[in-house]
Amino acid sequence: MQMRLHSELARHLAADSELSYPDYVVLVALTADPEGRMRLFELGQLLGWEQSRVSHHISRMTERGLVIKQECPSDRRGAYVAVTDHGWAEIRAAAPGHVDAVRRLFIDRLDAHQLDVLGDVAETVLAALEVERSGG
Amino acid sequence: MQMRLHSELARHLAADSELSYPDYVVLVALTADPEGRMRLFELGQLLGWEQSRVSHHISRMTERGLVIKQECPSDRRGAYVAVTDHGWAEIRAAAPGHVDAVRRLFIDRLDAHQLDVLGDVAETVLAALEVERSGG
DNA sequence: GAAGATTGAGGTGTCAATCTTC
DNA sequence: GAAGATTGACACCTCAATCTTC
Repeated sequence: MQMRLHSELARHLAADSELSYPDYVVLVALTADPEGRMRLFELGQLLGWEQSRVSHHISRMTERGLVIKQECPSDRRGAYVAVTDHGWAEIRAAAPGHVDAVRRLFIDRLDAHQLDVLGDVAETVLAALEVERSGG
Repeated sequence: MQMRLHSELARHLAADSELSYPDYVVLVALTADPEGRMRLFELGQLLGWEQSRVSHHISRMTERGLVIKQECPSDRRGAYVAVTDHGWAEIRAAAPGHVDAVRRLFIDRLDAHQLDVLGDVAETVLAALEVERSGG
């Protein structure tokens, strides 16, 4: 189910914009930030992505003009990623349709109790994964 | 949650065998078949994979000696995929640890009611996806 | 023309190695 | 040495085009 829902949502995104699903979540994270920009490692932590994944993906998005990298004065190792005007335009084009599709295909199909149980399940399993990784 | 669980299960697979997650599901499907082989398009339907994905992946698995392609006498367009001895050895090495991890990280963490709700949710959302795709 | 399968190109994700700065 | 980031190689997935056989 998760796989098919995911493909369908990606299909809608592609129809409304030039964004892939990973592009979309990056732009949502950045545009939600008060400054509209973020360190690369912060973005990675927020999305649960590996360092190199973040780096590769931001490189591709930079080439397409969706985001731009900026130097970080306080830590010369690091860099900021900021949304460009083009990035804003794309996310504004994509967001309504995406939110709509999520409601139509997922949230609106479920009742309050089901959503509640889903939340608990996610919490429980994530906790189990934490234990596993920290050498449980 | 789904993403992190998936990565963790892939990690366990890699530790116990030389199989990726896609390799694993292919071998499970093939070894579950009474004949131990299947037409490519049947495998695709069973796994919900696109044609070219099946073709590409079976090519890679063939190169690594996990499966082998056989001609189909009754339909000269088509081909069978069959598990090799090496494929059997790998799946036997991987399966117990994988089943264990799924229980430890997922099934055993949830109670009967939660599993029940998950089943209903999956059914409901898949039905909504069906409607969407068939032009709802 | 439709169905089963292959191919090539291009985006995506992971791993290991590397580089610079802290 | 550790942290932030990059790179290159390779596996994976999708799309569109193609080929053969039905």
